[in-house]
Amino acid sequence: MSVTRRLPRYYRCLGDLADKGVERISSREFAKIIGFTASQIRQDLNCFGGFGQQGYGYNVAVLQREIGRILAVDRNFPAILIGAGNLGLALLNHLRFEQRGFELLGIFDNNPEIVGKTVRDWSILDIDRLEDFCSTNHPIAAILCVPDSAAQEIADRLVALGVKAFWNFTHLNLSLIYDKEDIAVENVHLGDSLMTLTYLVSELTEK
Amino acid sequence: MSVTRRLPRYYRCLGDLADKGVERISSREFAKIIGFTASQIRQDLNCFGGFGQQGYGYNVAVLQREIGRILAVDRNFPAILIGAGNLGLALLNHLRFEQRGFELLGIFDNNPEIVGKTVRDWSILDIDRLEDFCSTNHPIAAILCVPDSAAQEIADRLVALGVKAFWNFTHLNLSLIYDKEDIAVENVHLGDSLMTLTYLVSELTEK
DNA sequence: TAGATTGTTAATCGATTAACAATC
DNA sequence: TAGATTGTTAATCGATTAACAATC
Repeated sequence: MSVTRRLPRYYRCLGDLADKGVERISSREFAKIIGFTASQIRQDLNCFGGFGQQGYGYNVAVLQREIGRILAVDRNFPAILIGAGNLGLALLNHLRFEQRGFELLGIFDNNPEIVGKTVRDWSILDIDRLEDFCSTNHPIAAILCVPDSAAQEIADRLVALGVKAFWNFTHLNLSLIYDKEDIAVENVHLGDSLMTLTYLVSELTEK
Repeated sequence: MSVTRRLPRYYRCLGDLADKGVERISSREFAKIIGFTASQIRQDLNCFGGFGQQGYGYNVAVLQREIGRILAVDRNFPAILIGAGNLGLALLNHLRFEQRGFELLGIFDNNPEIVGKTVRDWSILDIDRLEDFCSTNHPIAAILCVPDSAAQEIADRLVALGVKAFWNFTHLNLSLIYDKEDIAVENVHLGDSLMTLTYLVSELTEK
């Protein structure tokens, strides 16, 4: 696993510590809480700069702020959500995008029954307005919660419209398709994740 | 990344190939499609047995079936879903649990407004009936879609009731907590995933 | 038989851990 | 100053890739 995949976990755990009122933490104590080795924590943090102090450890608030800066969660990258089904709505309700570096500009769907409805602060726009909307608002990221069958077409349209990053919940392997272009892709393959659990369960029961 | 994390992807891609009517595939062709090296594919598959044939390659249907067996997707591990909010419903609607080795026995929630309602084939049960239900039906796996604040209490109750595996969508770090016990945990930290994308986007824009 | 492609071993690479000198 | 703990280098480990003999 690479450092950058561990950064969000550091950030999250530091938030928990701050909530508990912890002010400073050593790599040793942190290791116990987060489940990495102290060595790895120090190694990781040093990739980005010396945030600690010999003999003292790390200041929780400072470290969280620094990691937040590295992750760019203090930014406001314009983003759109495509697909306002259960999954899209679940993401809207469970996550604070604005606390994770994104500003959600709009929600799109092709279902006439829900187009026009309002979710939180956003009204659901017709997918036909995508070109129109994007040429005005220039979102850089898109959250893809569409059915697999529509994924390729929508993704192509979005790339043509200048979208540079995808949070991809479809089965489509976007990272492969846009390999050569400067497109960032974070795939969330829930089915794969579930099958990993299946495998773990079968291992348990075989013992 | 370990072999077992790649197995679901093999399985998925083989399904796609089968759908397209592809009957046989060499590690070289497969590599191009799936985005791993041919060497890795051969190495991976050989961990579990010789599924290929020299000079021919791999039979798509056979290989998929074998990987399916390794992953245990043909099993029917009894499972329950806790939390019928947007996320829980999204999972119910997006995934075929029965095609991934699980049989969903019941759905639980604590919200009186939705308890008793029916989703697909299942009616939503009151969380108070958890002990009752589990001592009769003995689920081995639980899908945790509850708010973070309730996660620890629910997880403890489930472990006490004999649940051995969690598909965990809460912020809680279950794998750490049940480290020593024989509990399988697959965490899906959507927030972490989104932050990984934030980082990628910030890298893009810095260029 | 010749060509193709696996299975498998050996070489390489990168990531993790251990160790310790620097320093607060 | 002494104790603690980082920053950083070196050692270890595991995973990935390359190579090729086996064989269909």
